[in-house]
Amino acid sequence: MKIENRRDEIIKSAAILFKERGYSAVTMRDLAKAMGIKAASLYNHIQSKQEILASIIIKLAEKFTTGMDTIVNSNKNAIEKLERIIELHIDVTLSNADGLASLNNDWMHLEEKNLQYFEKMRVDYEEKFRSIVREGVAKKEINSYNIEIMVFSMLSTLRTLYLWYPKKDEIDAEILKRDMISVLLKGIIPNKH
Amino acid sequence: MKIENRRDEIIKSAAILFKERGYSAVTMRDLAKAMGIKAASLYNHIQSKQEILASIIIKLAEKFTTGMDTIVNSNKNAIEKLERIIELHIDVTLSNADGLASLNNDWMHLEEKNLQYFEKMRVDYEEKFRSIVREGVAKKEINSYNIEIMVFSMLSTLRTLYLWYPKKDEIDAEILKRDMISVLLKGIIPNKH
DNA sequence: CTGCTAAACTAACGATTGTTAGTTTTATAT
DNA sequence: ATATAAAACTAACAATCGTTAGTTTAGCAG
Repeated sequence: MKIENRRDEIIKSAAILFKERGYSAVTMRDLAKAMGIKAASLYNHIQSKQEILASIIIKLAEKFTTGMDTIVNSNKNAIEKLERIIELHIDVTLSNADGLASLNNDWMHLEEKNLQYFEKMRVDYEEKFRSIVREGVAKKEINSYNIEIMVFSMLSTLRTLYLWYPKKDEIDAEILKRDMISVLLKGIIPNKH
Repeated sequence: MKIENRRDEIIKSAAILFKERGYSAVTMRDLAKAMGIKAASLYNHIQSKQEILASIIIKLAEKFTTGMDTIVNSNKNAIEKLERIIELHIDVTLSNADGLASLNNDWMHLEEKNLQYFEKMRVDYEEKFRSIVREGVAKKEINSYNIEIMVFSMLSTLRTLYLWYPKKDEIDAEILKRDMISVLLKGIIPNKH
């Protein structure tokens, strides 16, 4: 399947351009130029511009979904689960920072079917996140601040990791995980007096 | 200047569409339809699509810049300054949630001159934010985690407030401020044993 | 009622969009 | 050396883009 290699190169290249300018502002001629070929040649490998976007976003969304399911089904307390979620986001960000830009900013340009599929995954993901926090509050592992504020505070940071982490490659991945866990979680864990 | 009223309506309408689909995916005909007029009629009030984008973004960026300057020049310690920054973001979000989408996602579509102006404001804003955190660490008001991680963790949450706050209008603005300050800051403030 | 101006309209422009059709080049296996 | 298939090419399409020119309508001042 050598065809898959070239296809992957196109998708990788597209993800970079989509990150810089957004899906709608990137033309097939832009993408072709970045690959060193003509726009028409792209169609030997992909079926449409839309297919490229879907391939980028759906693959990543499924990674988050399966990652979250593993965490939900583990025998951990709420705080440990949140630590695993932080690690999940850092790992996915390190493996595909470019694609995450599309997932965050261009998901609304997915066509009907993939859009519905994506939106369901996103809603489910957020609800599982919310449930973990609720469970933690119920068991007094977590302060009883407004649930939405806690969830979206953490989620906002994790979702935009891709924006700034690549710039700061002096930060080791393990330090990132450790400090991120402290910064994101200590604010919601009850103080010991 | 009645012309300004209609112009403001167009910009307000554009901000909503830009938030939903992004600058590049919104056509002048889309915007006109939302206003109940024809595309050509828009040009009686604005000079170009680009001007609309610049008007949305620059105005907000300047609000953040002047807000930050006031905080920097105040006689407060680092934690109090961070609290003021959180309030600044919440206030701006409440007053113009739609425009913040453009500021966050479509700034790269600004033309040369406004792009440079915006980027300078953004870099300066981040540097002032960073300085406050650094000052707090030096005076032991703040834990010495990695500075970048603390800054961007807070900034990511504050910058994406516009995405979810409008959906949760059951949250009172004062509760939002209080809980947001707790969630964002307790994680970086040293524990008392 | 008349004249003026703001703000809408119709029609069209040149450029660019995603994509298709048909052809040529390149590389590999026999 | 020849056949085959992958992957590039040229050329062009119909649709849509931001914008302009010129015209008509609506509301208000005298």
